[in-house]
Amino acid sequence: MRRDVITDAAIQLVAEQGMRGLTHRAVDRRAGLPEGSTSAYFRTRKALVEGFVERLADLERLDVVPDPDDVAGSIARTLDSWLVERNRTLARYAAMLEATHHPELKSIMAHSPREQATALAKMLGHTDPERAGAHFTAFLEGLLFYRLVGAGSTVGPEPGTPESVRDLKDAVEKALRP
Amino acid sequence: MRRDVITDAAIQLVAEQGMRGLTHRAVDRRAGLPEGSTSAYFRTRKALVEGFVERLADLERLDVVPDPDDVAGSIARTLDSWLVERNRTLARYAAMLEATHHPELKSIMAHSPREQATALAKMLGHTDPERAGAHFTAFLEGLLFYRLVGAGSTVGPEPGTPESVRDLKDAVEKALRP
DNA sequence: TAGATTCCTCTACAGGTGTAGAGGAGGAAG
DNA sequence: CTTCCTCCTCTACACCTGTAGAGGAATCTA
Repeated sequence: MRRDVITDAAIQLVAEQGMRGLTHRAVDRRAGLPEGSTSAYFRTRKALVEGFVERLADLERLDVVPDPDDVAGSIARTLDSWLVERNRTLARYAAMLEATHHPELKSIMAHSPREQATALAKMLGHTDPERAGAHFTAFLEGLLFYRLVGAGSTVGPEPGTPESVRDLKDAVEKALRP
Repeated sequence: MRRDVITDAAIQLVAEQGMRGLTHRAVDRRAGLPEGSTSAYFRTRKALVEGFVERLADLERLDVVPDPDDVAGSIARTLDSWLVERNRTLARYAAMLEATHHPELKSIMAHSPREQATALAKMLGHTDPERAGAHFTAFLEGLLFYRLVGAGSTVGPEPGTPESVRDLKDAVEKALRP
């Protein structure tokens, strides 16, 4: 699908160069398409940004169904997969920051797995599920952000390895604990 | 100081419009300076970005000295002040993301209070201070990020209020616990 | 096969952006 | 007062970006 080729290229671009690198022509080049293609599918830049964010949300939706018998483990595996898909996750941070000044983007990103995590935390019987859920999500979000963006990048075990999953699982368990 | 006027305007701009809004002329306008001023002080865009990040680091350095008698409380107050200075913190996230593809920026941002937090955690006698410090920092970073950027913005109590500080303090205490 | 329709490519253009340098105002040094 | 120097403002220009539309190729319909 042409649209997906375009939006996938957009994701790579944003991960590598930031939102500033997201221009119609740059996407054409990155995707190996003739000049003007991106502009034809997404006439305005606003449309391009929205397409990019929609694609991100779609890709993330496919990611995971949590396993009720191994909550911490399945969450850890999801987190690890997000570390592995470094560019996608970086692009997501850029998108979230962008949503700060373009609220339309927020609705596109709602109902992602991250929202599910909050819901999950609520079900685990904390005394104050609202806050516990927020703290839990914050912790996971922070863990990812810290590893990918903070502290001179890539702290901790190599993503995609069993050690990485184990390390993340420990952290998730700690966070789930009341 | 002219340079500070310029870089302060840059920070506002980035917070409000993202890195894409950071152009020489936009800074001139935002700072109410005659066109060309920013370009005179920061000839290239790279220089402008570096100036902006340096200013951020400087401002943050002034922020806090942790109180040894009330570790959680003083950290909570710092976090709260970062929530209050919303634009500065948003600009910081943009800068961190930018540092992902421009490593020179990382060295400018090193030795910020956030690094101190890691060091602090190490001193609190966890069995694995390295990881505990990382988790601690991740949690705080995530808490901030979640409140400011994630989840449709501003969850939790109004920043700057005693309730906000109390809420943060609870979270910090939980995170400090082994 | 002929015509209609969709999809794609190319080209155009007005504005914005990065960067450079000429020149002036005003203070410092002699 | 004259000369020099620093700091600032203005103008210039090549290039990039967003956006539009004309036309052609490919596909579908009858």
